[in-house]
Amino acid sequence: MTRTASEPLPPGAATESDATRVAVSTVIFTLRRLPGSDAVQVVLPLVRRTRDPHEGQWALPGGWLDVTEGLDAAASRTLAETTGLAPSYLEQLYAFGAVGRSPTRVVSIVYWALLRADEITDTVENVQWFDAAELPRLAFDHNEIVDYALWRLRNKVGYSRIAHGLLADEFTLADLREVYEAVLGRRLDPANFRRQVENSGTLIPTDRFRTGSHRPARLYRYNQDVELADRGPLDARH
Amino acid sequence: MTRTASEPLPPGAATESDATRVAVSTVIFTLRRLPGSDAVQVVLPLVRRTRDPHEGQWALPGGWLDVTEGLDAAASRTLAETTGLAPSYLEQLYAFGAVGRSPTRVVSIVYWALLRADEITDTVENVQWFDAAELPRLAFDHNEIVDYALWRLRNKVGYSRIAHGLLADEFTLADLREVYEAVLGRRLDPANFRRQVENSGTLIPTDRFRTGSHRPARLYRYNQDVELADRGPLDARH
DNA sequence: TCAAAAGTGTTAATTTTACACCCATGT
DNA sequence: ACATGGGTGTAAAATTAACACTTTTGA
Repeated sequence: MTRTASEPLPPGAATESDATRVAVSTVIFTLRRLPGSDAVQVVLPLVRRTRDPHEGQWALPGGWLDVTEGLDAAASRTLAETTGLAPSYLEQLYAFGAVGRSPTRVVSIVYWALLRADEITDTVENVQWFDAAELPRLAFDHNEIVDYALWRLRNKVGYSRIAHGLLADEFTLADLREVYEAVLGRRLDPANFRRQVENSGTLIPTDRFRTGSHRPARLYRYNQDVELADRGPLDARH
Repeated sequence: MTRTASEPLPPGAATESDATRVAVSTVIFTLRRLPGSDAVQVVLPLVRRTRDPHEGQWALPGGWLDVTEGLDAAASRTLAETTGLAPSYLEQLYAFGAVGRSPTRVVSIVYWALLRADEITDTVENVQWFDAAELPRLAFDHNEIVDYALWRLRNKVGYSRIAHGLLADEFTLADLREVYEAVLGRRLDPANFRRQVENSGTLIPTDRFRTGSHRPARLYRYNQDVELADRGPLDARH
């Protein structure tokens, strides 16, 4: 495929020969309950690199941007190709473009995603899940990227109903509180949590209950009228 | 300059031939007091395009990413080259990469900047200041980009001390309140505003006063210990 | 001395936080 | 019957919001 340079070159412009390669990567978060314990932790899938640079190290799933697709589409495609996952929540995180972050010049558009409990499927070979709190040394600058994505997640959980992106359709208030506790890393008062979320108008109570342990807990659904969170400039916002 | 492709190509990778061109643009905000009135408005500089596509239309200042510079540096350089301005506050906004946003495939890393009153200098030919609330039809998708930047500014003014990025070193509480009022588009109670900002610990009172109108107003400075705002993943955050 | 902005005081309304206590179910 | 998590009630504490009032200057 040849490219025609029909867009003008401003002063100091680059020429066609030094165009930069654009990669797209995604930090995918989900929750996992530890088998023995009742603790829930934030986990994410990483892909083992099979070539240099950083062969053998773990890296974020991703790939190169294709000329025929938008950035969001590239993120969905590359994470599906490398992990087999299809998260329902996907949002752009940041563009990383320091000169020395890779042996060759690469600008990475990084996304972050949330996987609901029911969206967790078997992943491709070479993919492994890691506790977000205890990551090994990753390839490139991916440790800093994950740290930033975690910071965004913790931040956003405070002012949007993004936590719902980690739960199945129906859930109890304890399920939801557990998500907040895992993400924020601290316990929340069940009574106050209930009132806050009830007053927020984001939940619709069903007439179904989850039974099994002790007193049955009412199941809730999302209120589809309320947006999960602002996902960037593409939303209507006015 | 030739490039060696030493980074491996993941499954579905792009080849060197369809590398995407990367542009960097910046939305620069500052405040302007209307001569006759006491109203303050948010204004931004735009550059008239001298070539196709969109020749004659107004566009955000920007240019092509150079292989030898990081994204932040590219934003500083291109906005200086196209406008002559050097804002003190600069933060990445979003990466735009829809396929049809330009005749040729361009991924734009967009920054937004705040210009302090004392940083406003004479600008280059072809640059004109516009009221952010009444923009003409801009080139490419730049109208949506400015809308998003404005939303970010209004949002961020609520939870960070970013408003200081629009003021000179020393300022009165009325100056600061005026910034908030211009950005948020509504009046604030002077008494409550004073207390909130005093309790936030972000201001240091000087022993100087601004005289001239009525009762002299104390001048304040920034508390340099407190960060203006989180500017992205590059800050220390833990 | 008067208008106007600077700055202080006070109180009501709202939200947050802490925690006591009742309810319903499986074991 | 009882332990446990589900769910309600209540009140102190902190924050926000509204507005009356005093102070200090230039004109």
